Amino acid sequence: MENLKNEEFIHHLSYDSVIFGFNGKLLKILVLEYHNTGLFALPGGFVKRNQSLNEAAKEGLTKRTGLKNVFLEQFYTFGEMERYDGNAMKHILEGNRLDTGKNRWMLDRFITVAYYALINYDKVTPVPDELSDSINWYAVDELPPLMMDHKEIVEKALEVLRKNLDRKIVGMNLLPSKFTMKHLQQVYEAILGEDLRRTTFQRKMLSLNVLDRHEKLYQGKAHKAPYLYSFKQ
Amino acid sequence: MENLKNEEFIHHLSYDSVIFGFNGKLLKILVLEYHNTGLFALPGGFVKRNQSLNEAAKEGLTKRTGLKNVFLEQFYTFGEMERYDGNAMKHILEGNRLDTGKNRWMLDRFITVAYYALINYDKVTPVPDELSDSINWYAVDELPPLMMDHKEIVEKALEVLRKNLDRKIVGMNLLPSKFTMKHLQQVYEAILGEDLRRTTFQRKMLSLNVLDRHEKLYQGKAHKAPYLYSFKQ
DNA sequence: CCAAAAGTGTTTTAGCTACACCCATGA
DNA sequence: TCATGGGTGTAGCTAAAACACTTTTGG
Repeated sequence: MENLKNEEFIHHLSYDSVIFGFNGKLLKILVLEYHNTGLFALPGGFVKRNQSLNEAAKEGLTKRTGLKNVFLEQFYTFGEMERYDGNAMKHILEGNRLDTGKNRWMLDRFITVAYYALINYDKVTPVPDELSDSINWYAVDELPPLMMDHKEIVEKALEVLRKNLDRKIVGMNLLPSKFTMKHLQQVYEAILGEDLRRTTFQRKMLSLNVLDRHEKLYQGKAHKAPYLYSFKQ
Repeated sequence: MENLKNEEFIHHLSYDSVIFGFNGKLLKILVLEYHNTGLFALPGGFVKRNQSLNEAAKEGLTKRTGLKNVFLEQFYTFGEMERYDGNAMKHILEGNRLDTGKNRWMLDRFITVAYYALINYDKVTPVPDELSDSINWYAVDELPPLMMDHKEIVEKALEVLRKNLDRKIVGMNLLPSKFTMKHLQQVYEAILGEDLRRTTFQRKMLSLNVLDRHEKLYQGKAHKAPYLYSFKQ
């Protein structure tokens, strides 16, 4: 636990990440479970004194997923007094048999900068952090009870993601490099939580002129094989 | 300067506000000039240990403008290492004859949560803070050289404001309670930095069904008198 | 009665939806 | 050849844009 030394981090400030993945059916996020506590939380961490905020979040994401150069964006900074729960953190430290004296700064109030990431579900083997014994994918509408205000953070992340859907090419990060139109539509439907019209969706996507069409995907099914697409450049 | 006591504030964390106003022609923001330094900066401040982040920003806005209940929204948290400039802050403290020993925490690196506000230009008598000898309106495209990364913060604020223009009823906060369609259009044009079509704009605004029409405004000019409008409820 | 600005009716255009039809595929 | 899912043409609808015309005002 030497990397949690008092001096190394900026106090009172943390980051938390809502890491989205798509398993082909459901939109999921990564959730940690802390040792011996039954507490679930978003993956997060602290900012080193000589490290930029965005770098810290990026580094944290890489540690948990092994992925680099993925879509990661800040979306809100949570700083309410109500989010402070010293007992929860004490519980976590004790569950890890850490000295609550030396690590007192971790029991203080924290303001947290929240990020969301979009990653390729299949390319990831999630790695728990030092304080946790597991990290797992959970469908966004079947989350375990999350500690402090983490549920609220997830909800805000979803809201921002939905709001940005029409501006950003979101599928790029959640899908493998080649995918069918149906896959792409499923991602959109999972994010929006509603069904979309097949023909309308296809035409809208094609009209954006951001997709390259490739060979067809033969699935061994008794129907027309769909084209594979990828995002341009 | 007792309200800058070491113990009272969370270290390494600040907020800065881009406070927009509209003088009838130009989109402007409030800029501070620090005592004896020639340094210009956005109005900002620190977060008390027992105060929520949003409350701190709201309180700071009220202090500088006297206004309560105005539109104020967080839009990004700036945490790059490059934004840290201990010399600038030292310069400011010295310009105010403050002990750089006791106030050493203010020379540290800061991560700042940026807000933007929309206020009614005519209802404000801006008040400088303790470290500044003036606070003034500057047109967004005629800003003085701002310290550290404050120019970048203003640019991001403008970007966010433009992106949100179609979703929020922005004019509500920047105009007096009654205004003509032309005034409203001028606000939009000032924010977007481009001209809009008169007829299209009028119809779009009316179709939103958020305006009440009132009496006409006689300006003593040789042309048809425009209606005055206000935002509903 | 003129010029300028404001308001609105009408036409044109573009995008979306619904529906249909055809195509490709493997059983 | 049948059932199934995929791709696209077309007709209809709606909202936005472009254009033009009328109205109001003070000189």
